[in-house]
Amino acid sequence: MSSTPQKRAVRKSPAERAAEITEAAREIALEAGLTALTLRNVAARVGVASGLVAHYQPNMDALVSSTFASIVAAETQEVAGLLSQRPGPSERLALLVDTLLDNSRLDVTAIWVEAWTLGRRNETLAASVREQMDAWQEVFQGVVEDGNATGAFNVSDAAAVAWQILGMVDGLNAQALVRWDGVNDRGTHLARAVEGMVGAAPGSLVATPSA
Amino acid sequence: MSSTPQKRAVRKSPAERAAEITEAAREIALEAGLTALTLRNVAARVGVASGLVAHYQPNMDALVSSTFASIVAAETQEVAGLLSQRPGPSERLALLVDTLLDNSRLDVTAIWVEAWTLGRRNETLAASVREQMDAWQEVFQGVVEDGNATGAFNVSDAAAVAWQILGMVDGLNAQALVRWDGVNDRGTHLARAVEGMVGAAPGSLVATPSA
DNA sequence: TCCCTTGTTGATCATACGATCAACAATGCT
DNA sequence: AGCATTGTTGATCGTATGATCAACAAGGGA
Repeated sequence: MSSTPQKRAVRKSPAERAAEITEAAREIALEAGLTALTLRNVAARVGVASGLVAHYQPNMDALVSSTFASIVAAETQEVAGLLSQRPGPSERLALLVDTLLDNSRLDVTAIWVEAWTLGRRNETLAASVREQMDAWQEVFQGVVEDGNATGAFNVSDAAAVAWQILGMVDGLNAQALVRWDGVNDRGTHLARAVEGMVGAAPGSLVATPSA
Repeated sequence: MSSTPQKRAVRKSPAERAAEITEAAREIALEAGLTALTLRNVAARVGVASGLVAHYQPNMDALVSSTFASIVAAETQEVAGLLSQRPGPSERLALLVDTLLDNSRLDVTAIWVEAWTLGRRNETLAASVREQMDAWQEVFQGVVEDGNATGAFNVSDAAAVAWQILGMVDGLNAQALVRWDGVNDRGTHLARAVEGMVGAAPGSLVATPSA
């Protein structure tokens, strides 16, 4: 019956241990939120004394901030990767909207929402949040500008419209966090809204089934 | 030099004291967020011992929840009141969108965002959040349905579209909380997006200057 | 005036947090 | 084998939280 006798943790290289800690932090954040990132919580998951976590991090604010950045940046890059496989701006924007509303990333959404609030008392995190929002906005702006060049869209201020679409997506996802029922065809409705904003032909942003 | 000598608080009727406490909670929440609603914090603002606050509340989760509901419901009713003064659905929807994006209610937005996260660990609050979201959705749905009847809009699922607009507004407000710069004409862009969703004539939702 | 009702106090408990650091022990070099 | 390096421990401090409750005192009724 040696459940978790807590022997002494095996000695590891700093790089390896640091990786374990950041990975544990990532898992905890996705499961229970950034608020659950405490010294003792992370230490317990790694199987290590709390002091060791503190040893590898300047302070907890930094770990919260870097964990947020890590999780969110991974998502951005993943979706951006999917985008590049699509032929034109309309298809890309349709995929973007559709993918971000498929509810498969609610854990990440929860972290976004939490970060917006936590950033109020954690300046390091606030900086990360702004940085990651900029990254997302760039993705949207790129697609909008492509559409402008192609003639598929007609937008005078691509940057502003990109911010706008991002905000809408965030809001709808945050909503799904609390109220996931009662709303059907979110993708279709949002597509119609975005069509209105970018001046695309009605129906041109309805997600194509495949290919 | 009697800064705050903390004499004994004057004896008041339960109703009066309870009102003081909820009012203090309201002020604290608007200034520093729901997280700042602690026994000692509220007690200090009222000028009373911490135990008294506890005496008037079953627990802090309840105070947080009722404070959230109070603040948010007041906003809903205020805006709904403005709405009723407008002649038609288009004007009402335009006012709604414009008013909610005027950045004069960022403190309330901050509370919304915080509640979305806090509801994860405060079931009472979570229930309040759902309730207040429903209230907002009803306001939007009413306007959309009016527009459908008038012929100004053309929406098959008014409830879904109402949720959608609400989500967009929330998202854009949350965004303004973190990044208020770089985005111009939010109202105009959103109006265009909403026109697309409700099938209104382009430009029909641009906020009219006055009257 | 006495005294009982009741609003109020504030010390106290249990818990949780971040941070610190002297002591410990595993590892690899000489 | 001996030893210095360094990864690791865990007790400890200061702070903060919600909750509890015996003791206190203000006010009004008798």
